[in-house]
Amino acid sequence: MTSIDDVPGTRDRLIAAMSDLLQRRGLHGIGLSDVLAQAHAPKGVLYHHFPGGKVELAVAAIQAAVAYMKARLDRLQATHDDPVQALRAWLDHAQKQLEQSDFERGSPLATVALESTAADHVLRQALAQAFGDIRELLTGLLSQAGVMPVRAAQLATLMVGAYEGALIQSRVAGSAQPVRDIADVLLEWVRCEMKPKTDQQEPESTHP
Amino acid sequence: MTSIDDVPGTRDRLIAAMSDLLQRRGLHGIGLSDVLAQAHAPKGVLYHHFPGGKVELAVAAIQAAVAYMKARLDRLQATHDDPVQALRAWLDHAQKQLEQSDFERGSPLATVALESTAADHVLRQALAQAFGDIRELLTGLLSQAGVMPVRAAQLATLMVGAYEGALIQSRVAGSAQPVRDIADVLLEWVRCEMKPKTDQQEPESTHP
DNA sequence: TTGACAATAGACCGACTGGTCTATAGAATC
DNA sequence: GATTCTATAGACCAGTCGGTCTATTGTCAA
Repeated sequence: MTSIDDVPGTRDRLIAAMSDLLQRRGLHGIGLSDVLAQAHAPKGVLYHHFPGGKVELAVAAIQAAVAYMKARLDRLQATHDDPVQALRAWLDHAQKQLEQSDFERGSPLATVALESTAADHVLRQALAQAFGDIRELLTGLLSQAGVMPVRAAQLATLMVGAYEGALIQSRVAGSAQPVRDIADVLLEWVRCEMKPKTDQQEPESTHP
Repeated sequence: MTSIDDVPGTRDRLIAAMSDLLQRRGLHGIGLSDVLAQAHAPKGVLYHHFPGGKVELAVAAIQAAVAYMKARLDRLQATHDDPVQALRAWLDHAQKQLEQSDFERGSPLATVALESTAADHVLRQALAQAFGDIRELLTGLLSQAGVMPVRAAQLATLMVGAYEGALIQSRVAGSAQPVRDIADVLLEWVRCEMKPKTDQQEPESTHP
């Protein structure tokens, strides 16, 4: 996904390049030349597929990231009976990806969110939708696990926030420790939240 | 603090301007011209006080932010008997500042952290130190409250992460709801962590 | 007054930015 | 083959970037 031209169509290559670079350096930190070089595409083709230029491409990358995350969460939810273990698998994957990229690739959402101004309506709208979608996914997973809806929404917000905050700390520390610590505490607590409601869970196992 | 030239010396004005702009738009999102205009200073004076240019000024702003936060946390710790209430006051203040700036001012650390590359040694070093300092402060507060040291360190990491993640979500949502939700859940849980160790707490009151 | 030095002031520069524009290549339809 | 439309290709532009450089001013010591 990160590598050279896997030749899946120019448009998709542009989105993939933008997505990768957004995670590493943010929207203002990269030039169109960086994106074009990484996608092996000339400038004209960018404005052909994305008349809105840099911002429109960034929005596409954000939406692609959400779609990817949704697909992965759905798959995990189908694979694991215990929702907490599904969450654990999700966080483990994030940690692995972070380590594989030498702690340079995190979330493409957080960086753009912090760079954006109130004047950047399009970006803000896309980001609001993206964060809302992810929270909704997690809320569904949690309430399906027996957490009360209102509470589930609160926990989902916390999970998203803690996740982003963990990536930030791991990135500057150059260590997976923060992500590990946060995941451990968070999942432990989430399991507590579920206990009172339902007791029909797997034979209880902490992470490997 | 945010306002016009309060004339506390050019150097401090530059730091204040950089600090404000880092929170709003990040390091790459602002030009030196923005900083200089906001500080009412010509370009020469910047390179006189900060020969390292933009980056050195950013580092100074980061360090100033940490010092400010440390001073505030110390004060809160002295004011409140119940450490959880001190944390509550801390988070309430953050929420208030966020609302007062129309959700545009968050943390100057997170943005720069996400924009920085492994090649930006100076920035990374300053950020690692900054996050480490803040975690240390919170760890101290928590262990003083009776939480076991190792556990306190984990919780501190989670608090910092959740705090940053809350600011991100509130910013794009244009609402204080995420910050409120996260603060509520977090403090509730932290109080749980303390209960088993010590029982000598104030007559238990949730936030106003 | 003179000299030394910190601070202020802004003109200036090459490099690079996002974006536009024209030219060409490829594919599909008639 | 002619025509049309999508896709590719990159030259080009005005504007901005961070940074350097040369004055000029203010201040204290001699």
